[in-house]
Amino acid sequence: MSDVAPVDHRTRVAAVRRLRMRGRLLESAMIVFAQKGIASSVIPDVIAAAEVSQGSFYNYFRTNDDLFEALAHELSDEFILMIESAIGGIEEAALKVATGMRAYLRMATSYKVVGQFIDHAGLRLATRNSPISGFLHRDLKAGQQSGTFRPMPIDMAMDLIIGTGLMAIHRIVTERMLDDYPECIAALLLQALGVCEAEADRLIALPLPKLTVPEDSLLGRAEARFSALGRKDTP
Amino acid sequence: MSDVAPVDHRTRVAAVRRLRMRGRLLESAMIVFAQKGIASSVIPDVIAAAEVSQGSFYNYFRTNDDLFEALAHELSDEFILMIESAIGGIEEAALKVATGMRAYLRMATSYKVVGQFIDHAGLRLATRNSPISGFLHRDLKAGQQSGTFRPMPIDMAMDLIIGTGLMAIHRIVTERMLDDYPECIAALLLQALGVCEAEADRLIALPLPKLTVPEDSLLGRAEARFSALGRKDTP
Amino acid sequence: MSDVAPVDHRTRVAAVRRLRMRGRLLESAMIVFAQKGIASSVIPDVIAAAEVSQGSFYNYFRTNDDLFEALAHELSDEFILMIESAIGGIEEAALKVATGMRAYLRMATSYKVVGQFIDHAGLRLATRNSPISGFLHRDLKAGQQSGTFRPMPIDMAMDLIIGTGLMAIHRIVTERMLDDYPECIAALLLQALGVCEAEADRLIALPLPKLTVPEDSLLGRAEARFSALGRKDTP
Amino acid sequence: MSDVAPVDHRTRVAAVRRLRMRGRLLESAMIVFAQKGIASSVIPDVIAAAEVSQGSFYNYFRTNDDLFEALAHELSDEFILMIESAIGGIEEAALKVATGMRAYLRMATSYKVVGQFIDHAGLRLATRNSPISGFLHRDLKAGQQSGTFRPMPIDMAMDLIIGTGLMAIHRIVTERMLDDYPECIAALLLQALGVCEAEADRLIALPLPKLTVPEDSLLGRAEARFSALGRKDTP
DNA sequence: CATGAATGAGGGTTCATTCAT
DNA sequence: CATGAATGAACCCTCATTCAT
Repeated sequence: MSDVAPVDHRTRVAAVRRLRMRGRLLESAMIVFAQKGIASSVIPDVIAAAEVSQGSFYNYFRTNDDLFEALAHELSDEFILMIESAIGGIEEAALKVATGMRAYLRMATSYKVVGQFIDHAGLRLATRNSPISGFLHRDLKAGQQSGTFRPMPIDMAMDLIIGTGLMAIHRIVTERMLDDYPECIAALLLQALGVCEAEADRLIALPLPKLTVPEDSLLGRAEARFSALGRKDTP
Repeated sequence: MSDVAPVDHRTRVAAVRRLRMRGRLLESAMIVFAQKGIASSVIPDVIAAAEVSQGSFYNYFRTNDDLFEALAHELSDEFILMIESAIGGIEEAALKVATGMRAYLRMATSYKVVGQFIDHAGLRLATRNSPISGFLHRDLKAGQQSGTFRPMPIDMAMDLIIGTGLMAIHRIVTERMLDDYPECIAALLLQALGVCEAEADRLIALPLPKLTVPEDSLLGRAEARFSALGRKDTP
Repeated sequence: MSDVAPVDHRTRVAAVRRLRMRGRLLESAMIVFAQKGIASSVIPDVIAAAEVSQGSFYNYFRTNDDLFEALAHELSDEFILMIESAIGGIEEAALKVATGMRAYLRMATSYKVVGQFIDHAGLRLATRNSPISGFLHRDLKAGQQSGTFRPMPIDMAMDLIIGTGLMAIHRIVTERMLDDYPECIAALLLQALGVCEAEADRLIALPLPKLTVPEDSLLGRAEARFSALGRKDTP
Repeated sequence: MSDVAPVDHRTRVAAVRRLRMRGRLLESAMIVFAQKGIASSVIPDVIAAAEVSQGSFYNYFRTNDDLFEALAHELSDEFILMIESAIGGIEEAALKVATGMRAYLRMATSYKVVGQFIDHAGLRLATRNSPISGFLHRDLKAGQQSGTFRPMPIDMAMDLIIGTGLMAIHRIVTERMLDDYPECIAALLLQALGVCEAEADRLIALPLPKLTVPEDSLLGRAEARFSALGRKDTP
């Protein structure tokens, strides 16, 4: 209608394209990180996986680290959404922690990209101020105050949980574990926190809310492409 | 004084020199891995640190990974010797595990190279068939059979301990922890294994056998050079 | 109020906008050339300095050289206007040459963009058929015919003057020269042309007509922005 | 004879090879700078001209500028040797300056590489502390003290001479000048310094010592290859 | 005409590896 | 075996240029 309309329109279209491109790159980056690890030179592979020109890549990310940071951030957001949606309604701290850990490990089990990515990223994801740590911290504190968990320094409880969690994902990714491995780990951790065995067994036996990754999320698209790859590799 | 004597002598001298050279390269590799991580290109730095020609390097190691494997193997041997010498005389499984973990974390605290190297290597050191796992496995089993530890799958107990141990080293290296952090972690792990709090507290309060790194060991030489570097950097 | 009026109007407005845009780009180019030299890649900086999109740039100039040529041409025009306005009323050839050189060097002294641009462009500005050479040629010839200047090939006299002039600007830009440096150079050149010392000293002591750069000229706007930049850099 | 002999030998051989390689690169650099100027990306061309791998280049020089500096330094040395050998025996300052300038311009005339290189390098060669400036400074001072040259600030005399010299080389390289152009320029400069016309004409008429570039010098080899190129281009 | 995302050629640099001495 | 010059593949990154909107 007015003179500015086309400008607005152009701006919007451009912004949408930018977001799509960025998403495509992040997707590809996740796949490549999962395959090759976060160490080596990843940019050429990401470019190839995204079927994009070199120049385009540098319109969005500048370095390997920059890419990794962006991806970690984005993933963290999606992860929190998913896990919180699984444990958000739960009142009891112990159940929250157990269910959260089970959800976390189940995700890494069913979504290979996720598992391999976390395995490769390892301690680089274990920054104390990551948002996921925040939730854990909160739940541990609540559990201690209610007397469910034995008193202990919360930071150390977090080291225990996060360390064991990463190790568990490593196992899941590199070996073939039993189906109830996530539940066993969760039970073990509950007991480490002071919950008695019977109660721990009861809490991990409760049904796990279904975790679904939205198909148009970063994670969903990455997993779809990743598992397609696997099928191609071994036809 | 026959003709073969000098040949033997020469051969022996050559073998000694080979070993010394190899040692120098491994030392340097450890320092470089501790500084730069195991990801990046490391060979030029190792060559520089060892003050050796490029060509010589390839007489001993062929790839980055080859170097890392050799180093991990060598270190593992020295580590086992040291930790076993610290806990070899102990009878009781719980005390063995606690003391082993304390020794492990203390090493990473006082020997910066060790800590940083382990932190960077991360899960790559956590292979289930590593010799150090063997000892741990043995002690855990003993503890369970004697009823000291609660029954649980030993593999999972190991995930718990190794995962938490790596996480703890990460904390030690990247943050400044309290002096009794190793003891707290050890106590926490004992409780996770089923030892009651009072007993755990008692076990970790026992004096820790002195851990000394032989000056002419790989670890000893690497640490000496590494700390000398630090002093040069901030004079 | 016919139908064509608005079309004309639109056309005119568009033409004005085109000129303004072109001016903005040339301004920015001058600043960037002054800062970075004419060698390196300049287009991204010009685009940034002009706050214009990449695409727009190519609606006005096609290559680095194209831009430089256009700028040199435009500047040459403004320069001639200014210097001629300073020496236009002068009759005597020696005074014309001396005053022209003084004006030229003074400009490069007070207007940093100009000085730095000329310094960077160097011999690329010294084409024998540049319009400024024309004036110089004319004045030298007149001076020789009137017997003020010693007979000598005019081309060589021009080499002498232009070469020395560029060298002098280089000094002015890269070192901090005395205030009367332009006058000294002018006197030196007069003597080189055959004027006696006393006369040379007299001619360069005469007051220099004020040189003012119109605020809305290419040069004026460039200098304004350039000096503003300098102030921002060292606040 | 002894054990160290082979090591010494190897060292010596390696050093010789290094020097030869460096020479080859500098030669090629000179040719490329002469052809393409010092502005643009030159390293790939130098590599091609030297028929050397990319990696090798970086074993000797790091950046464009590094290469240019090294070349300018090396050339300066050779130049000084040649020009001083031409004017070393001369007592009189005016003759020294005139002969030096003639030699300089003749060199640029007969050796195309030299001329084009200087033309492209332009003011970048005109640093006041270059060794060649030192000689000029010395001769100008001597000439003033002996009363041959009119008193004037020596720095300005140098600006005059160097500026005019660079301009003259620009003419020589870009246009086809008369054979006695170097002499005319020299005479002009002498007069500018205060020498009377008759004396100037006498001084520049004296025979010029023959300037020969040693065949195995940087300059000699570069010129040989450069002129060979020219013959190939226009067969 | 203005915009700015996309492109790909090409320059700059590092590094693992080889090989003559 | 030690040495270190030479190599070329591969990576990192920038820039001129195009083109759909």
